[in-house]
Amino acid sequence: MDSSGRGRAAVTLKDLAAELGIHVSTVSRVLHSDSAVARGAASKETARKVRDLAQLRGYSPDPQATGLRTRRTRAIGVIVPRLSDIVLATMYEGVEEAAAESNHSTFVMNSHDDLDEQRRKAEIMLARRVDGLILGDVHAGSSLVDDLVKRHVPFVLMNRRYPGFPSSTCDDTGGGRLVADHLWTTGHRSVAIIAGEPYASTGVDRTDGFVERWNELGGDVPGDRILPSRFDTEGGRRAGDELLSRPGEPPTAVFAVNDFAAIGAMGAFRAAGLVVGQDIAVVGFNDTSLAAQLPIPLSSVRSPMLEIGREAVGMLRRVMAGEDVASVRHRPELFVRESSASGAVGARRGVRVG
Amino acid sequence: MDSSGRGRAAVTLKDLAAELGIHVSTVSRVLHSDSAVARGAASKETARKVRDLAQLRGYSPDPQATGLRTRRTRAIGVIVPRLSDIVLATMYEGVEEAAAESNHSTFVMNSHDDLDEQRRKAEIMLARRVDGLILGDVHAGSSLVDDLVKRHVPFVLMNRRYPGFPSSTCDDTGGGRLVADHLWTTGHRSVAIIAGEPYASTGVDRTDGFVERWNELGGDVPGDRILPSRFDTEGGRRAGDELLSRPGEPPTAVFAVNDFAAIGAMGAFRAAGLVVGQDIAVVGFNDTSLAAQLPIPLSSVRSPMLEIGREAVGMLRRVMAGEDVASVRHRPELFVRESSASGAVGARRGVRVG
DNA sequence: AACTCTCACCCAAACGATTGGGTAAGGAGG
DNA sequence: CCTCCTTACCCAATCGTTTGGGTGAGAGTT
Repeated sequence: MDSSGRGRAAVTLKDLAAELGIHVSTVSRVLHSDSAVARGAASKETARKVRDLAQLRGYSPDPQATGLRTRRTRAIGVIVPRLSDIVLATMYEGVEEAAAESNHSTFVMNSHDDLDEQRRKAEIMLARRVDGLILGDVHAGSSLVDDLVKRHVPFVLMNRRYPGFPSSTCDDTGGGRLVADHLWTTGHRSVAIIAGEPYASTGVDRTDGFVERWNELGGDVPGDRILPSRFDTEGGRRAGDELLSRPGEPPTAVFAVNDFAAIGAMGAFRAAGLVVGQDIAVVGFNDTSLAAQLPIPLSSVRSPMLEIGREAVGMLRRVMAGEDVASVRHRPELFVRESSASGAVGARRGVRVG
Repeated sequence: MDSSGRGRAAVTLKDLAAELGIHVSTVSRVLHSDSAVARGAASKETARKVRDLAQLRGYSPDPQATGLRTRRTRAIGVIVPRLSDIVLATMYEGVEEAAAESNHSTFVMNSHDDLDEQRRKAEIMLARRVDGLILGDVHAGSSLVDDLVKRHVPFVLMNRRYPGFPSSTCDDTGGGRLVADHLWTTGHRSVAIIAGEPYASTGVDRTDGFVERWNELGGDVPGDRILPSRFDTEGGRRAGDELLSRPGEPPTAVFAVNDFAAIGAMGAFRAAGLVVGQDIAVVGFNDTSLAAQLPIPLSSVRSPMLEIGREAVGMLRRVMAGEDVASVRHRPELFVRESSASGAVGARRGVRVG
């Protein structure tokens, strides 16, 4: 692993000090040399010897001891709805990367979008004495954030936003608007939205953005064409089935606020004999790696998930440093693919574009 | 959060002791009451008062201090190729659950299946003084495991196995055999395997199991019909394209050792005008939540991912306790869906079943 | 020659919990 | 009355680092 063959126990400052015949505090200060603590710690010569020996013996400071003394762990806690959701997992990859760069470690836990579990997991993290928290699962109206503020716990939000607290998210409203523009210009006038869970700002904002823009363009999205749903394929499937089961013509285009819901909806449509991309357009959100590779490639709004995760860490570091930080909304980008390829639907149903 | 409104600093044993007018060691022993350390620590009456006060003040032991003294962190490190792979993410959910139940916390890191990164991440975990390691990304022939043994680091493998070391995996060979049986009995005789990365036992074992059983049944899988691939949709797509680009008839059935690769392959087949489930059968592996919900539902071998993760924790705990533990291979189960619905291919190409 | 600086270190007290070893008071047994 | 055992505690060292505050030797200043 490293040059040293340390057998059982880790080497300590004391070991190094003893071997060099100097005091442990001197060793400590030398190995801190970057910070101001290193004042007049030691002569150049001694410093070199200390560093060489530390290297040779494979010294690495004991984080328990350091933490005990300094009251900080260099650990940050991350709570997400579920890591098996590729979106959150990808954001977490960004978090891990950025945290590692600033020498922090991360604990992740799944809350399964359950309010009790969120609190429980936060409590566990705090018992672990993390320096700060990144919440990827905040619910609209949750009181957890207020409690954290009262307890002076540094934290930031990720993925979902919550007015009044710093968050690193996608510009979901903007993303919804992109989809509205796309579907409108390709000739659609009858649309539906698979809107996700009402407690998640992601789904709500994407829906609002779409509706807002759609109205600006002169369109209308009837209330019953906005279907709440779970964020997984199952949820999309159900919403898709529900849409088709209604009397009257189904919409010519469907915007699902999440790729997985979109895939589920595609399944429902196909089962009903509709060809996605021809009989009905489908657009998803997040542009997960799957979207482009599906048998019928899925149009999707790409959200910079890795960047959102990285930014969350940067923001948290500033919060921990006592700064005031503003929320960041990352710019989304629409990728049009076969599932909503232009014109097809309009042509079949007689609505031609521009 | 909890009953107490602790403002800034956490309450310590010393605080409790001072408030009750007894010695901190007495408090410590009382709060340990389960273990033998609690000997004749205190009278029933005192013990009750201690526990009540601890509860009231929201005492929670400082893990740094405890760790410093006891030399154990109750933290375990988990290294996976990437959490954005739903398979590993799900296993990690099992790990987190089981770890929480035994009062352990987990650090996860992504190694991106890179040998250097594996070592680096392991090193970071050890610097954090984790009590043990769960490796979900072991490579065939990697020397990392040997080094860990030399350094007396307790660890177990998950997801992938490595002969000679305890692992919690799916019975991948058995899973491959299930697929062979299924495709053979539905009349296929010309098959191909999208085999995954050669350094991962998962892909290798699934392939070997398939070939082994196929041969037993009297079939033959030509070497050039076994295509290595990445484990993602992209990898499956490429392998699918490659298969179709070859001269001669394509196979009537394809076994991809991973659902994502299977989805990629389905994309390739569809792009070439083949209807999956009619012109060509596809079977995946892992039965991720996506498989059943795809527009063309994918046949897949379900591996008990959560259970594999939970088991890994159980095994690690035993390893940490100094026991010898044997590897566990969890039983897989085949779910047949439209992508390889029986008969269709055989009928079209004139090979009837039974 | 008396002084003030640096320099290059050392000292020791924390941080919070654990744990082997006291010990004083009270009761039982002989 | 003396000894021994419980009971119910207390004492103090220890884990590995950090960090405010010495200190003694030599150089430089006046």
